[in-house]
Amino acid sequence: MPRPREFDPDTVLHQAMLRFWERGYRATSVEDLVKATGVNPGSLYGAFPGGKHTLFMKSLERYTRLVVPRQLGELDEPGASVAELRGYFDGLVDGLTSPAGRQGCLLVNSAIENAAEDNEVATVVRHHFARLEGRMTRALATAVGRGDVRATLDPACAAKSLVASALGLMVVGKANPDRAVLTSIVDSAFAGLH
Amino acid sequence: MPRPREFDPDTVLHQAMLRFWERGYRATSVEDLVKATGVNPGSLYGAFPGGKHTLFMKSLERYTRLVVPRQLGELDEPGASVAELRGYFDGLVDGLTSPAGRQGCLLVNSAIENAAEDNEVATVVRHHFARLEGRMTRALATAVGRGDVRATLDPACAAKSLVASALGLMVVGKANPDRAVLTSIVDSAFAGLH
DNA sequence: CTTGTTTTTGAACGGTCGCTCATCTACCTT
DNA sequence: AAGGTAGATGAGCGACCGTTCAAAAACAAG
Repeated sequence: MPRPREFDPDTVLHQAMLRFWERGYRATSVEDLVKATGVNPGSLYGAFPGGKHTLFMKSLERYTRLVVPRQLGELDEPGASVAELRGYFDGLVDGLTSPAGRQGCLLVNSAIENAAEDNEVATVVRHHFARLEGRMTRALATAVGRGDVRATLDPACAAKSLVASALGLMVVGKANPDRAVLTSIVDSAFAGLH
Repeated sequence: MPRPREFDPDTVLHQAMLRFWERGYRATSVEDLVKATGVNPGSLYGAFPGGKHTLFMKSLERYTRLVVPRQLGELDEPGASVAELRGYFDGLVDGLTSPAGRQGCLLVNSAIENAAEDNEVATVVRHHFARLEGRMTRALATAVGRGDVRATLDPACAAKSLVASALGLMVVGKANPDRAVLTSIVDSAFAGLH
């Protein structure tokens, strides 16, 4: 009966996510989203009731589902050890220093911009940080078992510290996207593991 | 000859700084500043040519001159060691978990919100991070000399790691202002020093 | 007191914000 | 082919944005 939708909501959402990632929530206007997606305001609000805020929350969700696993890479797999952990950090540095990746991490950006005044955002961000800590803890436990790090290392404790380092890395990267600087931070964070 | 100014520009700037600190640059409107300072737009632009952006840059400067030294506390003094370093981190946790301090750190917030698209901001932020690293390096060198930490510790290396941890701490604090969580992060960051 | 200089005042500017809705259009069903 | 339904369109809503400016006011100098 009805007229079918002419655009793919997933594609539209993806474009919106890229915009929020690059510029932040407040700095991204609905007009920006309209231009980026090629979908008129009316259709946008038809497909995403709740408007800009809904689009943003769905962008966060899409980010955790699509981008985060790619960032985690092999660290997401059960057998991961220090090498995969280091690979994750090196990936962050690559991202922050590449022209296309200066936007940093959408979840870190949102933690700073929105979490204090938007509980929904804070919840998503907390889950992400917990997930990250979980993966790191597992990798470090594997590493201790394999002798890849010193035997006295407490995986849970070191993971907490490394999560903080990763987040700090993305803060520094925003102001100073210099490979040497960022790499030396990663090296320093890993120095304590041996 | 001229009519004297009826308000103290420093007081006005301080109020503006508090607003930017609490809500960020974009989320703070000129009308907010007018209400917070009790100074009309015309007078505000008269005293601070360049308007909102000038007020923001001067707020950053005031923050580094007034708030940062208070945060650093004894860490700013030449004789500081691990105790003072730990004191700095404990102060951060106190701030992030107190109702009045959930705004985090203005410089970290600005790094995320503005540094990528505003080189002036990026420069101020970089200077702050460098200053922080310098103080930490000095304290750790003192600590190594005194035997307060393990003798094999590289002060410069550990300082880089701790700066990242401090910044990460403020990111986590925005989404999760929970004392137990934040303290465990600080404990973990310090575990590597012994 | 008069004059000259600067500040204060707040209305108002053009622009942009997020969002809505009347209208038109295209499709599916019968 | 006709009718019914839902999407597409984009002008335009009221609110707010950062900023300006003409007028009024307050002081210092003469």
